[in-house]
Amino acid sequence: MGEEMLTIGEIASRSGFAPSAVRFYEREGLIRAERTGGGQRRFPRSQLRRLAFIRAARHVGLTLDEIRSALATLPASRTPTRQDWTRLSRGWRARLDTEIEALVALRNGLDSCIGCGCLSLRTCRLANPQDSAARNGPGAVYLPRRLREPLPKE
Amino acid sequence: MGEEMLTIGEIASRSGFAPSAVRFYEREGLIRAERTGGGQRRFPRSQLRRLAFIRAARHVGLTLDEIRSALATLPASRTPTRQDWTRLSRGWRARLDTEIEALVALRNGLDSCIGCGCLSLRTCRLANPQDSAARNGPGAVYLPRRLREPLPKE
DNA sequence: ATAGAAGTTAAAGTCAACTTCAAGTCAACC
DNA sequence: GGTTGACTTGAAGTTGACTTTAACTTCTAT
Repeated sequence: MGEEMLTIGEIASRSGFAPSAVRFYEREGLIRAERTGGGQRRFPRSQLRRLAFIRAARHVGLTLDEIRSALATLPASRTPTRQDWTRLSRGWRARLDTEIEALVALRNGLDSCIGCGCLSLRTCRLANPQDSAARNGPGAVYLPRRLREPLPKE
Repeated sequence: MGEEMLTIGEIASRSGFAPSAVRFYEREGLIRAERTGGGQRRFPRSQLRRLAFIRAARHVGLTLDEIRSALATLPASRTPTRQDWTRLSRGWRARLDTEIEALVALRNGLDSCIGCGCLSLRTCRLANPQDSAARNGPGAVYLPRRLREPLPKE
């Protein structure tokens, strides 16, 4: 009569996370599991959706802390609706827009830099440390890290 | 009669890196220093330009390994010219373009995702683990990390 | 009843790019 | 020649998001 439950291996392969990651997320309070008499985890299907959210959020660049906070705003009393999930991901667009803008600005700066070949500490935006620390305007150009992420270690 | 040399404190403040970072870069072979009789570092001015290059390259998202490789292609026999530096930074543009493309694709995927609120493991690109691992085409959407970097700890 | 796959834990390891620490040395100036 | 600020080293610590390891237990199928 109980809801159908998933073992850690099942939920791992269905979500695409490594079992160790799933355990880690549980320890971190991002997902939850019940236990069998012998102490093994059994995951309600609802946790699959949380894992999907975690994956999507990680793709957008959120930290686990941010994801935890977002998940904490879901209603505890009822199953989250589509609207709940939609609300959580609404902020992502602005975040992506900001990152894209920053990258485009960086590329434009690079174009002029390649043209002049300067790399001078005084005149080149790319090389200028002051530009990094100070400035809030559109000149404040920071760069994302690497493009490729490892994620599940295929 | 010797070339004017900079102490580590001087080159650090002029380049905007912390002294510890400068030492680290020397250990890693990205820059070089001579030594006084007492063992303290003295940096030729030429190393300032290398540091400027390192800063710019980091801004674009290169790893230290990549930067080291790039610097290794500079001619050892003569002072690098502007063309040398320009050549090194030419590849960056493509890299930035790729990152921007990936981000735009991600944002577009997000738009449709927010619309449908799906987050389904089967249908949503953002949440789909297969999309991450497989696929090389324009669908292979990975995301950069956070926008802000610490760099010198202001 | 038993083999073997799959699960459990805490603790330690990984990676990148540095920073921090402790304990001591050097250089510059008065 | 003495003070003081800047410098030296190797080793360990930091951060985030996990993975790996070792030693052990449970579940499932036969």
